[in-house]
Amino acid sequence: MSGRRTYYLTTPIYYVNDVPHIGHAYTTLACDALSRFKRLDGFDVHFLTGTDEHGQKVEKSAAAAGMEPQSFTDKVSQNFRDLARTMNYSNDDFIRTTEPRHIRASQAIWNALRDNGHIYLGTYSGWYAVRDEAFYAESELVEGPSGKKLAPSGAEVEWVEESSYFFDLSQWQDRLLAFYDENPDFIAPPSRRNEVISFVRQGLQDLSVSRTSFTWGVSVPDDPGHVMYVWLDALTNYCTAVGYPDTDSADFTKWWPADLHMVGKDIVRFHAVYWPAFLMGAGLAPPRRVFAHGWWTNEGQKISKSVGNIIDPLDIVARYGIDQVRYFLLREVPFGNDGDFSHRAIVGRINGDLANDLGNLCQRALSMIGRYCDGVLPEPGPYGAADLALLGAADGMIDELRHEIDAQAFNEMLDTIWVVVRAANGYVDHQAPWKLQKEDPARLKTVLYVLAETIRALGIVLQPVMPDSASRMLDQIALAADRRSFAHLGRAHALRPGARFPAPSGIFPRLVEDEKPAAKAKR
RNA sequence: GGCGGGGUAGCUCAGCGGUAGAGCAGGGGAAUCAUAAUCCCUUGGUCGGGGGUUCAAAUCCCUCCCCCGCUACCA
Repeated sequence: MSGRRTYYLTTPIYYVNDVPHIGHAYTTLACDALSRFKRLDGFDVHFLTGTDEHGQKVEKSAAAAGMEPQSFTDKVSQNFRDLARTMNYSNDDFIRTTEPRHIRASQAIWNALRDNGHIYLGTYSGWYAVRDEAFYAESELVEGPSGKKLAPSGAEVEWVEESSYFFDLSQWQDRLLAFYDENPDFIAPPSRRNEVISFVRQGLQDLSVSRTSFTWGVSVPDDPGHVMYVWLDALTNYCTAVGYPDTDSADFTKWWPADLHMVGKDIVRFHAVYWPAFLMGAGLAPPRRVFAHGWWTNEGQKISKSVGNIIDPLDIVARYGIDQVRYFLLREVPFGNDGDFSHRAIVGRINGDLANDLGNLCQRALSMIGRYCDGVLPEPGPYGAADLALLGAADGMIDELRHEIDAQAFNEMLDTIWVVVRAANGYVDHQAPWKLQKEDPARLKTVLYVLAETIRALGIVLQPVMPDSASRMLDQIALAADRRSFAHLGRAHALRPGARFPAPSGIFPRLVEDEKPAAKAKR
């Protein structure tokens, strides 16, 4: 309401042991588009991503590579920073859980939880699979070929008994349920919310939050034989990055609680159950919202390491183009649902939506301004119904887009924009500027001006999803860099007639497949 | 098993009490400014099956069938 509006959003921190894949790219992309949207809409945004670098698996991988864990993570976390550059992410910070600021914050949150009586020392025992970094129930185990017990994943398990600190999660059931009840938008989409609530209703067990079986982690304060359990450490990054434990600091008071934690559907529980409990236990406010998106399949097949069909974001960006990939991922599937990445589908989007609809719209309109007006934006005459309808649609998109972005409905957002793209193409056909050029030069000017204005609106609202391409669109109508925010949408900031446009060039090329022999022969 | 989500045009999905919709794909036409792009018209569905409530149901209730998710400490 008053003063600046802020928006703090986060991706999960990615486990450095992983090679970046489309899932990582997707989560961060969604945050990036959201961040760019909010910035353009006048918000002060803090967009955080980073890497999770602790745990037994990292410790072992480092040892296997003959490296110290720290230098190992220095190396592999670079993969994720490279991904951020390739995907054109605009994150404001990149946090690593091995940074001193994070060690400090993690220990502080531990102390807060302990001081508030939520942590106690006990014993944890169970079947543990090192490879999975997970405990399994007896009932889940299967007999391996050599008589060894195996986890459902096939990993070998061993019986482990260790001293462990526990978080009193069992005490939080009612408070969590009340919290969900009071904050109906806390978990999205609704199907995930239902899952979480039913999970909590089943009753909660205390949570083991420390380990003694490895050392690569944050030491438990006053008991250095223990390291903090990976999730407590990891989740805390969201607070670390905004200044915790300095809760009175300008940063912390400005950004906390986070507006949105974007996560994959596999880790909702940690974010929607444990994390709010940890925070409330430490005397901190829970985040406002957790959105769990779906997963991608590859040409209809489930993606898995063993099948070897992992999609490398770098590959598809090299093949299709960065903005094409960004557009496809956000446009193709209702955000929250699973989606299928197929060559056929992305080519359809690239050629149908981008090249034919949007790219061609720009090209035809701008080349007419070039040809009929010597590249100078003409002065419009009085507007008629068709002009007002198109301008109204272009100027009016933003209200709808705001609702859609706040619901993380990226696909609907793009659909809303495309309604205007199609309307603009229809306007061109109906107005037939090529006829006006001969019959009604005054009217021609108005029509071309209206089209330039429509392109301006489209370019502005497309910046969050396709930053480079949208920027090129706006360059082609000579729009100054400081006139590209959402505040500039509408008649008040309309283009000034007389502006000289550069010669247009295609922004969204068609992706031409190799011609089939039959098609060749036909020609 | 329990809880939840879903089964609507060839495909992907929206609609969730008032005469079946969008995009793509298919068919026909117009136009020629443009990336052979665009625009207009159009084929196509007994809204998973059955029963019920209602003046009226894709939309509410019951039941059955099928698909998916969750059912604890794995990024």
